[in-house]
Amino acid sequence: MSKKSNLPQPTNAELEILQILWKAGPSTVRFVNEQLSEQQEKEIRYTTTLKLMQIMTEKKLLSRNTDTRTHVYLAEAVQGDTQKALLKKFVDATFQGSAMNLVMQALGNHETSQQELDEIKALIEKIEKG
Amino acid sequence: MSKKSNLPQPTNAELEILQILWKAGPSTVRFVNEQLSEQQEKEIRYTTTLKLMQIMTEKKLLSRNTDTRTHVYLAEAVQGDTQKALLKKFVDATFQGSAMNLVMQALGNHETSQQELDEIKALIEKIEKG
DNA sequence: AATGATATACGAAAAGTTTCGTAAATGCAA
DNA sequence: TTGCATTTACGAAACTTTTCGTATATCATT
Repeated sequence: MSKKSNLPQPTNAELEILQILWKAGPSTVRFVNEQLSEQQEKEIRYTTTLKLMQIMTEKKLLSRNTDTRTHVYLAEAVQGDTQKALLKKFVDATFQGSAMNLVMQALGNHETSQQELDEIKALIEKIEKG
Repeated sequence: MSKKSNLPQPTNAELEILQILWKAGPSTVRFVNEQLSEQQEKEIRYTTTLKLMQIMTEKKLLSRNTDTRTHVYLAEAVQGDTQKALLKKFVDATFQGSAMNLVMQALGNHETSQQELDEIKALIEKIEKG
């Protein structure tokens, strides 16, 4: 059985930082700040990123190694769990809780490749059997 | 060809009001306020709802008929378009733009009935043919 | 017409989120 | 060791969103 994480949901700015850490692994504030600035195509002050990551550490969304002067941050929030929680909230708010409605909308409005469709079909079969 | 609506995206509180209007059709502030209070299981001040709906009218998310003293509000934002826009933003922020990832997550984590699965399969077939 | 209930208008407080500036500490290089 | 660059700490400004209180208008009833 999986333990409940019970972490608070990240805000938008926090989620962006999580995405970077999920992708790159443990990183310094400077690195995260550079990634962010690159993504948004505008400079973000170093201390802005620092402050956010400190807040996130307080919330336990991140942890950090302070052995060296330059702290190294690690995502404590698990990507899958976080996505799942945010998705539920989003579905409730936007599709009145119907994941079905959302899926139809998602499939209908995005370019979906044949391979992706195959994957979905495979998943459906798995669900039908299981 | 469908005209671009170009409406601002609703905030969370605004979205809740839209949901009520989409479902119930043109309504008064009082009605919307009662629905909201019921949903959240706590009283929401009448003027809070009023203020929000006035702001939304200014943003063109709603329009209103002021012929009678009690104004009647109508959702101008179209449900499908709004959901689509919010979904895109959400997918970008949470699933790095991959609707596929989201669909897999949505199907995997929710109870999905056989009928719903059939609908999805039908949709996929339609996409594959079209 | 006076009273009371209910409506709108609207500024501003309250709450939440994001950004920034300054101070103090630390490490490195001359 | 002195000076410079970089880091962390942290309060607070700047914004956004949500909630509320007060003033005023309107309608129905008496």
